[in-house]
Amino acid sequence: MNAVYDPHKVEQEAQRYWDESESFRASESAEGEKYYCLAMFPYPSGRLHMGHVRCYTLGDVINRYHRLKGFNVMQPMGWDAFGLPAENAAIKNGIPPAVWTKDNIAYMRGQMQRLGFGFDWSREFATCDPDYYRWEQWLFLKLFAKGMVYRKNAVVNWDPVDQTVLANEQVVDGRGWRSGAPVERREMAQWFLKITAYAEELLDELEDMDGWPESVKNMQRNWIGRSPGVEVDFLVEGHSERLTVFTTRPDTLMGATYVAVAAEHPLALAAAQQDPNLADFVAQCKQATTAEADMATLEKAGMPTGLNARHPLTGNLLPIWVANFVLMEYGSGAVMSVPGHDQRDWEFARKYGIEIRQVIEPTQGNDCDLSAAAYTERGRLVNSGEFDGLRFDDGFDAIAKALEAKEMGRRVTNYRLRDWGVSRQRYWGCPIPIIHCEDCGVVPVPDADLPVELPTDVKFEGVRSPLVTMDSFLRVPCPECGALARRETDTFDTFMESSWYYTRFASPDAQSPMVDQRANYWAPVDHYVGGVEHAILHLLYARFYYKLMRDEGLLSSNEPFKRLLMLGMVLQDGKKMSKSAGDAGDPQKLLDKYGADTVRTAMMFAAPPDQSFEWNEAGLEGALRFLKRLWMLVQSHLEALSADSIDKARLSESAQRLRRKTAETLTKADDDYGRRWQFNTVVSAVMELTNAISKFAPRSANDQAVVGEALRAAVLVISPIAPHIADALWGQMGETGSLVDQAWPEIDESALIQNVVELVVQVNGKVRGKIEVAADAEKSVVLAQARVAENVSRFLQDKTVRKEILVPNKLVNIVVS
RNA sequence: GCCCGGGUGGUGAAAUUGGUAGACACAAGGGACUUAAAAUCCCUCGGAGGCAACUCCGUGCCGGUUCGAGUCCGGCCCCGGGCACCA
Repeated sequence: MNAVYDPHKVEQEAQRYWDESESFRASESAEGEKYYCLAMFPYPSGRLHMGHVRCYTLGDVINRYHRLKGFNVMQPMGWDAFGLPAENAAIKNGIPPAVWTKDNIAYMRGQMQRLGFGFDWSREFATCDPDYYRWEQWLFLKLFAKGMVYRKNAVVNWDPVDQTVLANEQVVDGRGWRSGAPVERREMAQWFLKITAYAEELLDELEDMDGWPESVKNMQRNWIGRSPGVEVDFLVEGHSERLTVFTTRPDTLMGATYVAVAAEHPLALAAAQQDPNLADFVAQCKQATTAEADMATLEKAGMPTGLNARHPLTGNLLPIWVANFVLMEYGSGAVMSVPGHDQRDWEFARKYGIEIRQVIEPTQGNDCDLSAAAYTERGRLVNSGEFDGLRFDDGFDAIAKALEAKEMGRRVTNYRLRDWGVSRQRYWGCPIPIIHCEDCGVVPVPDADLPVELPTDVKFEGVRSPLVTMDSFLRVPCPECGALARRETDTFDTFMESSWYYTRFASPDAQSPMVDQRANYWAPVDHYVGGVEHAILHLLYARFYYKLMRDEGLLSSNEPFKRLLMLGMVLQDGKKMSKSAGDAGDPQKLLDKYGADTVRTAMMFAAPPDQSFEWNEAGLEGALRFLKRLWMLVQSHLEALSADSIDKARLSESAQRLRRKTAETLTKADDDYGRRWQFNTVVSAVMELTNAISKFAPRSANDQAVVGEALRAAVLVISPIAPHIADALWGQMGETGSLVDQAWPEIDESALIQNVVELVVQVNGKVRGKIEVAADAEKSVVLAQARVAENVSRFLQDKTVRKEILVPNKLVNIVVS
């Protein structure tokens, strides 16, 4: 008898057993259907926070549940090790990023082990390992050869004082976080991956992804933003180049009264050379960040260029304006403006006194007052010459045709999605395997020279990447002509590493190529768990990358993640926990005080997975109390557990009730674990079961056997959440074999049968009483009983019954007047 | 600004397909045990009235559909996430 629950002893013993018997080592040849269970790997920021604890506990619950259900489960863990915080730490403390990262990994790995997560550590890697990132370079060069990679100018946040590129996060109120200098938009040559070439597939496949939440699929749909429309060409007076704009509303073309271009647009730059005021305005537009949210909330401003564009159908001249809300990155960096039928154009036109022309009228009684607002609904064309009277679809077609006939436009499908800029002007990332030669231009690093290793013995002087001044890295002979050339110093966006790590886990030691056939055994990931903050970028890039690998012949399926569990955030002072917000929410002292099982149980009990919540420690005492109660309950029934099997024919009524509770708990837990992915209610179901066991007073050997059945169920059901205590209790209950190798029990359906059910009786929708009826009673019998039930009959006096509704096993509603 | 979520007792939440609102816990209050404390156990616990039986009100706000709405529809308010260089 172990009178006192000692979590530290129990947890150490269980972890030692799992470790020694390699309980969580996954093999392709093991029995059972494969189940790849993955929680998003962490950035090694230093210490785990409660957001990590939640994510990995949820992953581990799914892992352990599926093991009980007989699957061959693989749950790996690794490190998303490149990124900005390591550089910031290096700048601040002088610790090289490689050292800082390695230390953090060691510490966080220890914390994960302390939490008892059933990971297959034999597959662990960090993305900063050259063995890992060399394959990223390899694939990049394959894509380069295929034309899936290209180079073009793109704007970045430039800190003019620190002479460096800033991440959006490093821009605070339009100023550099270290220098405090106003940030400028600056163009730079950058590498891009053609994700837009896969836009259609990325969009269409969402239809069939039943295992993903509707909200995430919607976010991705909106992000990709497919819009069918028309490209319209405008001839520019005095220029040979045409100005091309995209519109989803060609039906409003006759209402265009001006054209607007981005401040970075060549026409704007050309015009600015003639006009100092315009040059000032263009310069002013550069005093802004690259963040779309900032652009969207900016006060709309513009200035005429003095140039005019010829309307392709009317031949009228339209003034060309520079506007601060037109983005060079999106489309052609120019838009046609129809103030009558676009709210933003309307506001701009009102501000600058540009003509507002109505060319659409409502088809049914809607208000249309262009002096108050733009009319943006679809309607009937007016003031549009030969197109008058047409509705949206016909107007769209007719104007598209007219443009096509004049070779001044064409139908196109545009996407909001932009190509993926993968260059970063940073040190702590995967080097881009390119060499710049004065004679040969851009030259890929030969396969034999991969990986291009990132030098790790670096000193940060100031805030710029050490690579740009490091001759040993920089100076390299051109692979084509042998002349002295310059190595690319940009590194990859860290989303590159996280876009394929889950395939590498399947064959972490593959020597060539990046994954081997084991990837097609484990992939796709069956259950992917992670924070909702990754709903768009990471998940979209990963889907894209998976298709790139498929088209390279490395993978045979189309989508990387079958089922997706999007976690709500663990908030701290109402905001998401992050590295930059500090290390609050460190679980270490909680682990020391309460043990892993209590922390895990409290976390699971706190809220359903998809809900965000503010973490507080109040729940820990309750979780510990529950585990202690469960422990004591088993201790007090140890003899009962060796009792004979249950004689179903001779059960007392209370024993029958307890058996039903046991069966109900197993049914509910199975549903919550397997279908609903809601684990807080599993905890409460087990709490209810243990409460029922406590209240039950066994009077016979048969009763004892019923208690034994209930206790075994309680321990097994809670085991994915609190695995250590469950393991210990399982052993104490005289069961052979470790709990992690057990099978989920068959449910005794006969225990669930109820002869008598309680129904609620409502009168006009208000609860007035309750009745007990035989489960198989006729409707007429139930209704008759309901009408005469205590407290019900008085609400029926002097009333006429209009309707009687019976919901089987639930309620009766009598409608009277 | 745009896209996606969320809002239920003092607190975390439950209510799975439109069918008993508040399960299960935390906190609080009262009691038992104890020399005392801790631990444990028992009771009360949305608001108002009655101080019982019971009744009325109540799921962010306003309106609608329905025999019946926390759940569905329309409009609003507030909070969180994402917006392409935080990961």
